Amino acid sequence: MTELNNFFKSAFTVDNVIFGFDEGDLKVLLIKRGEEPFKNRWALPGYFVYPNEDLDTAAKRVLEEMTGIRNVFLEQVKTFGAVNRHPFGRVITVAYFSLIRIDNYEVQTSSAVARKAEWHSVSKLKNLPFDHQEILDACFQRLKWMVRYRPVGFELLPNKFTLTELQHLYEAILETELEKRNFRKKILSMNLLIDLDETQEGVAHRPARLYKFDKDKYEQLLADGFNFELKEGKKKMEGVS
Amino acid sequence: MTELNNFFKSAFTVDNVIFGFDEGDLKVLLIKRGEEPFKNRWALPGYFVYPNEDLDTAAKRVLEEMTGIRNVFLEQVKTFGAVNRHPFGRVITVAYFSLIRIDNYEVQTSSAVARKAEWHSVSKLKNLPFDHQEILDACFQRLKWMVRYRPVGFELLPNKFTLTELQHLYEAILETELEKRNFRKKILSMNLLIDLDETQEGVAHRPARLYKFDKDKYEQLLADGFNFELKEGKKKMEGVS
DNA sequence: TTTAGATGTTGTACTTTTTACACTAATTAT
DNA sequence: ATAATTAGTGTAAAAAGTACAACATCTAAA
Repeated sequence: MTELNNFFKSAFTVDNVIFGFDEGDLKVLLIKRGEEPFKNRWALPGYFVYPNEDLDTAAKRVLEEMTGIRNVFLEQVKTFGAVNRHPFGRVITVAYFSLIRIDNYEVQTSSAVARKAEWHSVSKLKNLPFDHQEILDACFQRLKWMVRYRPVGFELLPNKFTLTELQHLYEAILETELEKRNFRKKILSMNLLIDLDETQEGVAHRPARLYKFDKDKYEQLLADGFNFELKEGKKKMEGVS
Repeated sequence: MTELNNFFKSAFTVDNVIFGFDEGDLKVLLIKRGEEPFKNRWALPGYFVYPNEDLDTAAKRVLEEMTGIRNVFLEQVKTFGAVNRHPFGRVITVAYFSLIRIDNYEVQTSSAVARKAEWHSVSKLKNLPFDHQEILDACFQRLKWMVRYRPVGFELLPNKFTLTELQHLYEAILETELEKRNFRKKILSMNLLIDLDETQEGVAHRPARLYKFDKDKYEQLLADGFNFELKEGKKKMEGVS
């Protein structure tokens, strides 16, 4: 270990980008920092990795300590290591991301490092501290990519949802509009939705049917190597000589 | 910085997975280690990141120092940080990968940390030191994915190549067989190949036409957000009730 | 109670892409 | 000359993607 000690005065952290969806808007969970640097600023929930802790474990622990959220699947996205990204020294950070149903979790925090935790609209953020804006953007890109190749959208919706809600979610993530009939055809043809035979209540128009996601079937298809893909929005070959 | 120093005795490294293609076989560039741990074992070319060096810069520098290869585009893939992955202490490593044309580079090394550098068949490796096998596998998965969505195969072939060579490359990466006529139709329909109006020489059969990759057009299409995709091999919906 | 307003739901024809499949062409070695 | 070997190509059927508009169901307001 002597060699290593000579080499470095450094540290590593994890940062979590947790996406949620609410009021037709894509949100991300931020904490109000309780420590320097950037004390009292809204930032991604992230902290140091313990010496005897794997990265994935650290990400989960930090998320729980800072926001109260536990039992979510976190996926590693990218590592950020610009020399001056942390004002106190050389700190590289491994970014993780996850999708959760906002309603299913109660966000709470009472730690010294995170004074509050709150959902913020992704589209309204643009000056997060450190390189957190860049990290958020990278995770958003990942989400955008992922939603086209896997039916991950369901992770963000309540257990029961309407097709229109699902479409709005896709539109928010892909930042594009989708054609209603084709979207529904495509989604339903995956056979991953269970029609609950219930309808919305309390809306001032024809109530929509409610569906839930067939997670069991999805996992079985995944295990079989099935390929999910959403095609709409793909550019055409026209104009390429 | 005091806080950071208290937190950690740790280090980070970069590891490079450089793929090449030769004799119908997918290869990876390994070095023979000149230092403990795992002295004299074949391993991925990787080393410590300097305190004042960005991760991407470190990856490039390490690759050049250990193998003589410079001027390649390295892409970050994943970070590996299992607590005991390095026998000397806590060391996390950021894995990078790249594709190169073996013929275009002369591999050489004369450093103390890397005694030799050589190409090895990916399929024959299975006990690399550290967690390098896992890193290699992750990069191979990335390549497999990437080849379906971008015409990256050309990066691995000589400047002039035949359609059959290209097909064999795709088959090696995807670990599957492709149907000749459909493959050619698909590839040619991308309009990214320039027919050189030359043919192979010195083969004991009908010589194949030679093509080169139209890099300019590719980069222009990329800039326009064009979507490249190789479809064959996708599973069918059959059997999904 | 009628109607306006809002959103939900569905079908079809057309185009494009994918797939499956087998024969002829060009060259060298014997 | 011919055998051996790989190169090169066309087409029809199936599947998927796209574009498009009318009717259905509910509430709220007149």
